[in-house]
Amino acid sequence: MSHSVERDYRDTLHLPKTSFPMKAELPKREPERVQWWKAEQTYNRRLAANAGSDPWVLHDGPPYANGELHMGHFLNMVVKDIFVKIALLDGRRATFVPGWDMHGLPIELDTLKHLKIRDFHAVDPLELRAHCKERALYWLDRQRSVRERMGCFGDFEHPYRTIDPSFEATIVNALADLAEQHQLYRGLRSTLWCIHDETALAEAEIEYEPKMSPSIYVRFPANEEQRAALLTAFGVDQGVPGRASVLTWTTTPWTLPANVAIALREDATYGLYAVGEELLVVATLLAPAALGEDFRSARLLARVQGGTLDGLRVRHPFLDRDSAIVLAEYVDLETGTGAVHTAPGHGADDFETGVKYDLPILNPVDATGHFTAEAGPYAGMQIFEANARIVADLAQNGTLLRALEYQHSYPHCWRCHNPVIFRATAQWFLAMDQNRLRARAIDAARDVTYSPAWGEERLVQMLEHHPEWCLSRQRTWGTPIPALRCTACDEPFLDARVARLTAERFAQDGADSWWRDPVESFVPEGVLCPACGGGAFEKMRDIVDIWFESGVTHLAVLGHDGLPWPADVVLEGGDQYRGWFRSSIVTAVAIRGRAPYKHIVKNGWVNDEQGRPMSKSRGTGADAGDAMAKWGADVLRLWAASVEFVDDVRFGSHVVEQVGNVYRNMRNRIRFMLGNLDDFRPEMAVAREQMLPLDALACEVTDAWIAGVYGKLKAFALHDAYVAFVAFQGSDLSGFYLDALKDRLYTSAADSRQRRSAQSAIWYILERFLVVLAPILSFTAEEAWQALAQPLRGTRAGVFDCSFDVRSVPQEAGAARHAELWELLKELRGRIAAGGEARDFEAQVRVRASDDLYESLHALGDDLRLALVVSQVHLERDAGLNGRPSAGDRVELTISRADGQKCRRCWKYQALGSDAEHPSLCADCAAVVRGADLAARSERPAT
RNA sequence: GGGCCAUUAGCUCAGCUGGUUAGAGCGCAUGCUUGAUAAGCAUGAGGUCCCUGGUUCGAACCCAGGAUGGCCCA
Repeated sequence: MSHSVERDYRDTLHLPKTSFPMKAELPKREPERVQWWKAEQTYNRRLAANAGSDPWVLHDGPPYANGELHMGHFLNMVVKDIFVKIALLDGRRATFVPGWDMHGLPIELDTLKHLKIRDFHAVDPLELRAHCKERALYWLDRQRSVRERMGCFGDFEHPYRTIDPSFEATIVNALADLAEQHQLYRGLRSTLWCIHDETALAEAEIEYEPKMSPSIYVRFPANEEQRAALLTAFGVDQGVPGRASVLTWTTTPWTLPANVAIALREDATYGLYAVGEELLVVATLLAPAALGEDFRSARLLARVQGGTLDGLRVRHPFLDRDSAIVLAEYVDLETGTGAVHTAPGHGADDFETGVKYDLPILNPVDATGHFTAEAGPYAGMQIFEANARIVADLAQNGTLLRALEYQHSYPHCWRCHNPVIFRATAQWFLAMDQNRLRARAIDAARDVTYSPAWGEERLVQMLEHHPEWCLSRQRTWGTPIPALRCTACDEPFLDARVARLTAERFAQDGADSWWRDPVESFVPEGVLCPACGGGAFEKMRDIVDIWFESGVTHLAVLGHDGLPWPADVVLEGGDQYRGWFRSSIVTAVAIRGRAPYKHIVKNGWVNDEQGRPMSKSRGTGADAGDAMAKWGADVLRLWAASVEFVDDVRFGSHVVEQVGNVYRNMRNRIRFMLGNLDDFRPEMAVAREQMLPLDALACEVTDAWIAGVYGKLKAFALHDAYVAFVAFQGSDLSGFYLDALKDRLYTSAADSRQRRSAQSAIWYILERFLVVLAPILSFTAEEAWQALAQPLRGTRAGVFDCSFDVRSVPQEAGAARHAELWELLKELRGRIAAGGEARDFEAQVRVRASDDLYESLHALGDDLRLALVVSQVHLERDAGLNGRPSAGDRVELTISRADGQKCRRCWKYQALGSDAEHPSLCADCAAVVRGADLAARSERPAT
């Protein structure tokens, strides 16, 4: 052994040592951890361990099984997962059953595109369905693996799927329930219709896009008799010369063949204008715009309120029939002429008016958008192509006043992006006001809690405006509506008994059986045509709206297999107030009489870094799988917690890099704690009462902190929890406690009380820190847990086998004093580190404290010096500081250079050379090096 | 065009029922450390609290109008 003063004592220190790497390499390690969790049955094991407790269920709103998952999905799915894990670690029976929405037009269209098939009528339905199923399952598998890659826990082996026979049976049983309650009816409706996809569309399947349309002003001429009535109504002398017309405006010339009326507004003023050789009726407010250049020369002969003209008639511009003048509230006075061309077969408002005035509902357009024979000269023409021809004909016969082009936003099919039309067809409807369904749904919505709170008004509003729900679709990829048509009288009907039997059949054989099996196998004994009493039927071929399918997931998933109904929480994007939140509550109230969830949490939209929507065309369409391959799931999970997920959030490389820095900080602090526990074992643990003062204080501070974070997690305040994490590990642990502890950890004898006490506290803190971190940083928390020595892990094989350890924090004055002391020490430490000539071990500090603080500081013993990270502390009582408001003001510091010389081993300044064999060491270090124990040191007063 | 939501430092966010010089973390700059080292510690700079009016002794906060962005619709 060398006795040289040059000896380096580094090898006698206990420096951190751990297998937990500084470099995370998340993209590489995380997929392995996913497999490990699966192999370990981590989720199932924890669920089983919680089996005795109350259930808590977050019900998964099903993503659509088509396309790749993006960061919007990531945010939604990860926040769900965080909620579920919080409940699991809180000991709740938190079953999570993920699900997928797998029927529907998008998949059918995608499949047809894939098969290069233009006309779906040309394919055998069963064959097409088989292809659709294959495709939907392909996407489910893909999305499932990405979702698992995120670190999400749940029953991914048995997700619910809307294509499962049992699910299809649930759908049909729901229809049976509704049929029994007379909640369903078949009605003629002016329905949004896609002529490309040949199906009715729901409101939710519409997107508004700019479209160029013709803008034409059309005369509806009065014949002699009608002219006389018109002039009388205006109070104008019959001798006034010129033919008379009502001027209308439209952007859809192709709907003119279906025109049966002109709607005016009752309270608007209409003028009779003499324009050149003719008389025109137009709203006075709109006359300047409608008449254009002619307005200057026009003479206003008379004016009346619209109501005066109600019931008059004029001629159709090119068909041999009249058009009635009617009144309607929706007539606006901002565009057009104030006289609205009305075709009840081609518009929702028009339809209402048609019903009100008992007008014929003409529908001269077939499913593919071609005119039928009813359209006379235009029969066979495609409607949009017919526009030009109609305009030309109007010009020809003199009814066209002016024709322009007009850019407006127009409804388009959400999938094929072609313009849609209104078309009157017979459809199955869910009656929103039958049995007071709407009102009851609103009442039910009032009993739900919402985050954010304004969600309540939003959902109620959506229910108030819920139109009659068109449930039928004329497509192939879906669940059949078990309706029959009497072969004798053509009467269509939906019988609950048929629906029940059909549900049974579907549960057995799947919905394909509807296409495959004879009608008899779906009709129980005794079912007869409600119209003619006939007993021979054919199956109808409509399928059910997929919003209805996803609207009954609560019936399919909850309320059995040990799951409660309703769900405790649902969490979806804000678009679902109109979508799934609404469809679910409507079916639930209709069938079960109350809301299917207790709490609606909404997550925001994920926009790019400029706050614009993500879009692939702009190159900011962030694919979730790609993002995880680049940054790792945990950094992105931390991002999800760092943003206010309830609001719209921004995502991009800058934001991720920022949170990546925070991640690295946390990871290193965990690594440091792990490194200092390398040689620590449970049997070496020092009980809290036996710990050195600073360690006991740190544990107490941790208890209070855990209690606070627990409250934030339980309240789903993830961002608040994130801030708490960052502050605690940065300012309390790394910046203060752990930094101060290094002296004891490194230089004290391995088995000394000083060191074991410190390690005991670190173990206590780390364990709790990892557990509260686990719902968010699942991968890293687990990795750290596995890096702990096995005896420390004990029976808890994984971090998800742990539970939150929430201790009731004593409320008495003592606890507050301890918290205050902790903050004071941090502040004093900062004051010393901040400046002056001497700092750290080069410094000694004279501490003058008020009476109360003197007692607290004195009780710390040598830990006061440790906490301040200096070589010597001289503590004095100074009554002159008593009574100052803040603790910081009741302490004054005088910093100067430390006495003595720098010990070669512990770097503190002290008297050296007491041990002749180690002349460059202080007495403590010399003793440690000699293997002696130093139990006495901490008992020394701090003076 | 309508309803709802958001707007505080470069970024992510705090700012309770209006009350002295608006805070934190990250980033940035500077210094220290080199026994957490592709780490650690400290200090500092950085804000017309979206704008314009109003209420008030006093407004980031309350009221009105507007701007920008988002969601849902027409």
